[in-house]
Amino acid sequence: MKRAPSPAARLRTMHDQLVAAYGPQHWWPAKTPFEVILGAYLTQNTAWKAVELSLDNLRAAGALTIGGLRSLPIDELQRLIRPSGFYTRKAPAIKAFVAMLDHEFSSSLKKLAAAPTATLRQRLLALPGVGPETADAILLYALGHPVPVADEYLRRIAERHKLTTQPARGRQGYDSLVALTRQAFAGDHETSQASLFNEFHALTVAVGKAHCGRTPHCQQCPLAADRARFGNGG
DNA sequence: CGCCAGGCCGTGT
DNA sequence: ACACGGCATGGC
Repeated sequence: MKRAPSPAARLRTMHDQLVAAYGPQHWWPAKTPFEVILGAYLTQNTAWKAVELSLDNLRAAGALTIGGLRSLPIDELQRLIRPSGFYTRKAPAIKAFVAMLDHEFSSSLKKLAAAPTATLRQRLLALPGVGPETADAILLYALGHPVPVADEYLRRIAERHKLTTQPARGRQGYDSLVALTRQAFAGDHETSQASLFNEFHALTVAVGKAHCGRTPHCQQCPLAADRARFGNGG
């Protein structure tokens, strides 16, 4: 009899199953780091399709750059990002990020990225409209820091597969998912942690978009085997 | 047509 | 420390 695998070991196996099913994702779907940051704000509780409309508007207005965004009046910014919703909150939040960059990092994303991960994360979390997921998405995808990103899809996967006993929602639940992801990839030394966290988060979104993250008993789901053995019924 | 999307924040308990 | 409602639009 083999001992039951740890949740972290199972999650590492699930990652391989997702890679086999969906292939490399090479995220984030944006061209420049600043565009990644804008997307991170805009996609909060919002379908990516709608975010693309807003990014198209910003591109046409020449506002996908720091300077372009800075010179854009806030009411104009609201109008351009209207397709992705919550614009009365997201527009000031984006403006606050640019102001922080201007005042504290000489308008340089490179200088921002050079700060230590822990202090940088705290600084991002102190910004309006930036919670743990947005902060970590910016850290990983725009600034290249090796931090996992936990999202609603991963939360549901952890719940259905019974990967954690921690409270599912709230800051504690988020942190427990991050810790679990770190454990899952702790033994990987061949590839950079950042690349693995990058790919893993993209794959959780891929499986979510493919329906298997929402439908409780989806047999075509690449993760069906694990769920059959350890998860909720299906 | 109603539901929901790659969250976050303020308020109440 | 959490649950809950509000924020807003577009896709399906």
